[in-house]
Amino acid sequence: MLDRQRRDSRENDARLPLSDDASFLLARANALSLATTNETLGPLGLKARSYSVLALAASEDRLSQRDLASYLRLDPSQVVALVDELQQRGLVDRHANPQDRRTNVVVATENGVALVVQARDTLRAAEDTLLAALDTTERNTLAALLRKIAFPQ
Amino acid sequence: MLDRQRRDSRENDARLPLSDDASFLLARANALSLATTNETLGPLGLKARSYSVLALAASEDRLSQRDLASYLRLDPSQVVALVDELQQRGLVDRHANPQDRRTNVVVATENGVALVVQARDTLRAAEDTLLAALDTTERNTLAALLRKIAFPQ
DNA sequence: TATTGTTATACTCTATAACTATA
DNA sequence: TATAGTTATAGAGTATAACAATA
Repeated sequence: MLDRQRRDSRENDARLPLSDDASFLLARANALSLATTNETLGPLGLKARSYSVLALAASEDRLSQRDLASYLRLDPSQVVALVDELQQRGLVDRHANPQDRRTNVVVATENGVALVVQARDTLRAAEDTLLAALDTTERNTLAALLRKIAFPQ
Repeated sequence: MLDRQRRDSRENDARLPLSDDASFLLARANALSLATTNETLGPLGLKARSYSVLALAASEDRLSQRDLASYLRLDPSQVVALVDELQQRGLVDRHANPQDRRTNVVVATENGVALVVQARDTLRAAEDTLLAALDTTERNTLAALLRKIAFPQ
């Protein structure tokens, strides 16, 4: 084991193996991000998952559950449970789609939109903490690079 | 629901809500990364988790299970199970630490080191696919920015 | 008293297959 | 035949608390 002095100086920086590994860095950054996101959303009765669904339901686009699943990289069966819960709380509705009666369009209610707005504001503060070490230019660069990876082609 | 033409053109790009959200982009990029990492490591009998532990055990540093837990952001009890499995396969050993007899130093065996080397090589190819949209400079920039988030201070 | 490793347990998340209704 | 939503279920991952050994 590292003695205390060395451990304290190395545990939180990146000179160990793996630290050049984009996959590892993504995993660790995401773990930190997810933890603070869920903490932030807790008081509103939301988590990262349910917030994402609600945010997409509040968008202009009329997205089906299948659309939500592929965009959020979830199995369609998980989307069922998420939409169920949000619907029971009166935050979203399932609208019929005359063009294809197999599908449900998921749409945020007035209450749902209000909650998303509130959640988005508190998340901005949390994200500001997460990205504290980056200036504005770096934040934009990071988002652009991540977008290329998250949405290939 | 989006009609087919609009959906096909938007599902895989980033013009929907959330797409400016660093937390969401991190989550989606990490999901893609984790999926390909686990696929790549499957034939070697490893996953992202067990590979991480093995890679750290193969490093010069003599890390305790507690060190592994905090570096990988895992609960110490999860590290027990991971080390158990790797030890049963003869890939790592738990060494006694005379300076603090409460701790186990986790060290890769000769076989463990050989497997890590093999895994690292196949992972390089996988990471190359994940980061296909980025040139070398962008890859270095991304790693540097992620490191600042993953290891604050 | 505090910390390391461990065990047990419950909870959440994830992956899979099968079913129905519609296309 | 193929797809959207749904249900059920099993497996993986995560979080928590408690305990013995050691500091």
